[in-house]
Amino acid sequence: MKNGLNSGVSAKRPQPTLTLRGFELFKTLLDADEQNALVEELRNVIRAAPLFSPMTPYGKPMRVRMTSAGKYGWYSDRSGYRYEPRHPSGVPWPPIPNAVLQLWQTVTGIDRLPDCCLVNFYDADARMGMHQDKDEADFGWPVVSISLGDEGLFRIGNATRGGSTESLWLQSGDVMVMGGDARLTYHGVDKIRAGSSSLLPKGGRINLTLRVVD
DNA sequence: CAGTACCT
DNA sequence: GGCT
Repeated sequence: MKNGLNSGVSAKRPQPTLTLRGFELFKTLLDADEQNALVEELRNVIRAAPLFSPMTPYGKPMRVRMTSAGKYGWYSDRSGYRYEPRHPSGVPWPPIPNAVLQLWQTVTGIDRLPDCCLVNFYDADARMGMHQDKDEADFGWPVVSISLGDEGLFRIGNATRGGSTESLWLQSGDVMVMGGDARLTYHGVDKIRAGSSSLLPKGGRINLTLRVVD
């Protein structure tokens, strides 16, 4: 078998619905039951490691509320962006739910499992400015992003700030893989479409981001 | 004064 | 580009 790829068992990897600037989108990869099951798992994660709004290095808290699961959690404060082995409360991050790890395997076909599942919760007014994912040790590993709940307008830019951008709406159950050239491409979330999904009783959007950290 | 996962 |  080719190094890093699955063989045997359920080795069939889905085909991306569409590829935009190297970002591979798997549209509605999760059906309604799978989405609901994932939300249930996330309730447990959030119970163990409550959502918080990290401070940015320049003194304003992020609008998105977040927590993590896995060996590391993404964290930010005045001294910068980094991964931490513990929630700000001092407890270790809870384990990454199995269904999430299986999804990573399905979509990447990579043997190595992610160290971090960042859980981002967007309320109707939350946005995420354009940024690169560059706090990891090895940019050779892909990043996987899972959308749940309300639709979000995702914007894709370039390897450096500025220049033209392209946007697409991400819907509940969509999965995106950012690998290769797209791994360091600037991206962000401009808008949440309130009321566009009934998955979360109180509305909002959850994005799970899976990363190999070290 | 460089950085910039924020804000307008 | 402010602001830190």
